Amino acid sequence: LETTTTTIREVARRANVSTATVSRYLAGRPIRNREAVEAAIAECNFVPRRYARSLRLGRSDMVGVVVPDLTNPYFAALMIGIETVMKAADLKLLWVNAAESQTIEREALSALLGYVDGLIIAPVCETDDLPELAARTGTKVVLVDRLVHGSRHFDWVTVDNFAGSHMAAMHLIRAGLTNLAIIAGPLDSTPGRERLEGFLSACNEEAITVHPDNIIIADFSESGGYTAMARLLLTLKLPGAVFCCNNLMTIGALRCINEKGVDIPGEISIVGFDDFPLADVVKPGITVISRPAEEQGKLAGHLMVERLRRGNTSTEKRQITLPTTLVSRGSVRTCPTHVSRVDKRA
Amino acid sequence: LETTTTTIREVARRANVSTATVSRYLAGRPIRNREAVEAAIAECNFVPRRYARSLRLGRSDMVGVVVPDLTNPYFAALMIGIETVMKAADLKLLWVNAAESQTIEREALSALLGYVDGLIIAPVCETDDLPELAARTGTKVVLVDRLVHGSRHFDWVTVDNFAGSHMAAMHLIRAGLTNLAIIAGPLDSTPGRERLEGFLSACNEEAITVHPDNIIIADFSESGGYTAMARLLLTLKLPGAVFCCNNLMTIGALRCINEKGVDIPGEISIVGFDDFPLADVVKPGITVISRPAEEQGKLAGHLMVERLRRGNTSTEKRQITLPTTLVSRGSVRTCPTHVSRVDKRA
DNA sequence: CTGAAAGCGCTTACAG
DNA sequence: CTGAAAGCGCTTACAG
Repeated sequence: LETTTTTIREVARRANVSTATVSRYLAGRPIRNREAVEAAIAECNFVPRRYARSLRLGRSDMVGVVVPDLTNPYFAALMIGIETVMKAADLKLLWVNAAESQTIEREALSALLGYVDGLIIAPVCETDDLPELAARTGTKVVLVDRLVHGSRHFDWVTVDNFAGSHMAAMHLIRAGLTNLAIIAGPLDSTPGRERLEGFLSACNEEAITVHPDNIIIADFSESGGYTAMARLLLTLKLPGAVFCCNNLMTIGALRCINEKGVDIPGEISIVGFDDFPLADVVKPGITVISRPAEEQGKLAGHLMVERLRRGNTSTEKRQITLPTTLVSRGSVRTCPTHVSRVDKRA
Repeated sequence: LETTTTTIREVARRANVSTATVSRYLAGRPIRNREAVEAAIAECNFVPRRYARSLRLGRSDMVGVVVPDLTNPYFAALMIGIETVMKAADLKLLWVNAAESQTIEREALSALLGYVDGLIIAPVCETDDLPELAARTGTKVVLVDRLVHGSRHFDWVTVDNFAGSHMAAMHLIRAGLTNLAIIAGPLDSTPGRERLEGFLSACNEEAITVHPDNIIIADFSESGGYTAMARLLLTLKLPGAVFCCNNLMTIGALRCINEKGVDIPGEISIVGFDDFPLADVVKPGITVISRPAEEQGKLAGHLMVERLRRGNTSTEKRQITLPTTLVSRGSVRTCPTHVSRVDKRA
């Protein structure tokens, strides 16, 4: 396997044409000596170096994507959506996993900065100033899933975390459950904050008090969900229901509940934010707040393509909020007293 | 937010030094007018364009990774491993999802070719010739998880699929189960082929015949596993046990079994290749053949770093095969007659 | 259609 | 330590 470094010049020499002609061939334009050029390219295994092109054109045709947790199936779906759109626009993707750490995210973003034309970011934290720094260097920025203070200056796609969590709480309350608990995410992140707010807001409207011990702030990780659930199970009065603010924490909570032999929904009901594989296969199936993750990724991709390809330089920002839906399975118990009340109505 | 395109030259002008000095500062070397340069950089939000650097240095410091299915948690773990190593070596990653399609993979790989110094590939199919084409252009290639014909010319990291599947079959046979079935992956992929071979080889050694109807070739997807399981459940004699050749197909099979109300392990036992989240939470827990996915990714990353950074130009290839382990949970029934036989021995 | 030539923004041997 | 200058491999207005 030879590894000679062949350039457009070498191809031109072999095909007896100028470098301009080879370049035109590569760009798909018609040339006279097409066959000779093709043969020369094949002969010396020529592949044009993209960075030379980038330098000439002043753009890299690459977009960076920074997500807080690559292993979360929600982000996997988001990535698929983004990738679909980017591929169609012939933009390359640079992925970075921030691992829910602002330090890692900061390093990653600044490392990416000189490489990409645009950046799709799900910021770990709302106080993050990196999106603004990036924008200031001329890099196009689209926020997805999570926002930052000053988000009004950016294109973004989110879901209605508040409404979704409000809906989750109402679902539990309407089922007649009491002594509600919540395993929340970091409150300095958009979904962490909004989901807690939506949940508490519904409780407040329905005149339901949530005991402070039943509000646990965790970290969106599976182990965080496990630990939080273990704490809830140690409280004097077992909560009647728990709302887990993301899928990984739901899985962690389930593992804990499973190990302690607590019965769902007999002893405790559970609703999770974000669907996950097997949510319908575990017994009972887990009721979740679902959202169109892949669609969300596609929209974020489209916003980026508009800025990069369609030359959308409008200062008017496009900001999209997608709705969530409740997927009812078997993890929420309907209390007898409540059932009868419903029955009488029917 | 200004988006002026500032260059090293503009910085040099502002700081009253030469571009060489600015470049040296950026490379971390000591310069006299450090403060002036820092101020100038901050003033005009300067970020060096990496492609100009790449052109000058003749390398992009980017590595492409092509995996057959980004949404598979196994590949997510693999990616985390690769990313960890690449970050430490200051190499950027370009991810591509081949979606188990050779067409998509081919396009992706050729699109990536001019961008990267190296390529880590889990080829969709063993007849793939893209790794060789890539290598011929001087791009460093490391194969991971899956191989191609001619793999002896490459560095690679795989797991012992044959031994793992052999172990799965032996586990079922030793439990006294009969009428075994297998949901296999595509036979033109390395894990698809090797896992079927390992399974059948164990059956053969133990003089167990697998009925042709009980060998179903699927596609490593969840829906493929579902459909395959549905077919197995329609056979005249329900299989005593089924071996699913990857985690997504196991999940699909579980969903099908669950819907049809068939009891695990009472009516059918199940073993899956590759662990997955919730495998220990579903009831019963699913017995799986597990492998060190993140470790595998790290090793693949290391091989690449050696080629790119340590200038390992040896034609001697490093080829690593990792072992698998059986994680026993509750999805395999031990037949009474067999138990007594074992008991007598003890 | 074609080729000669300039230039994209960096880095680095060179001379001081 | 410093600056002037060459050059990495492409693309494209320019003139023919």
